[in-house]
Amino acid sequence: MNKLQDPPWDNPRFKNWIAVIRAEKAIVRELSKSLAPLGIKLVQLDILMNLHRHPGMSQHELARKLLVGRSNITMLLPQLESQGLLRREGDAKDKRVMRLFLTDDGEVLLGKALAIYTGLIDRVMAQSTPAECDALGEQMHRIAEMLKED
Amino acid sequence: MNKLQDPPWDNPRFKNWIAVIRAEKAIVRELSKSLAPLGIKLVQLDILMNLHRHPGMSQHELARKLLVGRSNITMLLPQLESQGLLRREGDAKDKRVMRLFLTDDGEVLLGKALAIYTGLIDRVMAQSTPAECDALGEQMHRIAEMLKED
DNA sequence: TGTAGTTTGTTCATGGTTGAACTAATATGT
DNA sequence: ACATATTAGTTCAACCATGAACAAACTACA
Repeated sequence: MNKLQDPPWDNPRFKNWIAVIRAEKAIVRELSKSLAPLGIKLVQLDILMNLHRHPGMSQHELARKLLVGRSNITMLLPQLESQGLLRREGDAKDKRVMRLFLTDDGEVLLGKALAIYTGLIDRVMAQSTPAECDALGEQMHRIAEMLKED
Repeated sequence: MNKLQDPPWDNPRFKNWIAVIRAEKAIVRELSKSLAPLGIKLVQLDILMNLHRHPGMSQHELARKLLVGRSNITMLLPQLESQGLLRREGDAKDKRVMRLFLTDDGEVLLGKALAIYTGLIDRVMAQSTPAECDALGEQMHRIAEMLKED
């Protein structure tokens, strides 16, 4: 019981997973650097992306999508709001919820940021065939589904 | 220039990458929860793993491997040291560097933690064939290589 | 030597993230 | 209707990670 009887470095699944972690970290690092000139961080881009796809999201829904605490959203929004990238409207039916929308400026900035983002992803994925890339996406999707909470 | 002329959600590479992010976040979340009973966090497990494979590593080398700031290592080590999981020895030749080694307790705890880790990875990867899984690892490895800094 | 430059690890101020406690609004059950 | 439970968002204190500034130790080259 004192020894590592089954070293996981010989486990192909484990080794491959470590590669995923490394690649993900590297890309996040690189992307953060490329995004800095636009004055936004990764979380903020995530918010803009989600609001573009789902206008009128509530803060709670947004937090769940981003896998982030509600309080984090509360802290993050004022920055984006004061930059004029999004606006908050109280829901008519339920006075507790705040509905979130991108402004035109927000859409424009999102466009620029996505150009950078997709550029990077295209670059790193270019070494894989489309079929490989899709298989990758499939596997990851299954994993996310499997671990989806409640 | 005001519209998103090429919505990246139609870009397969981009979509697949988003799936990677989601899966990675979900696994890290799940793993952190499973590791809590052992009293260690993910970074700390990372440290133990690296010291097991490379006994005598310096703090600088460790920081580079973990893609983390040197100061972070300085802050992290005392916790692990006071838990008796590792020990630090001044290098004989170069009085600046600290050589790091796992203690026996560290090895034991690492074994338990890795059992949890590999269990989770085996579980989520079980839905993929070994060939798919290896292809995944290959792609990720290429990406990490491509973005490796200096 | 000796002087300038580099490297290792530490300290510290800063900013980011979290979860628990809280308020206000709504839903549920009798 | 009325009490109880749930939910949305906010506040706050605690924890983490980071990078700049620093001291000590080493290197290089004249």
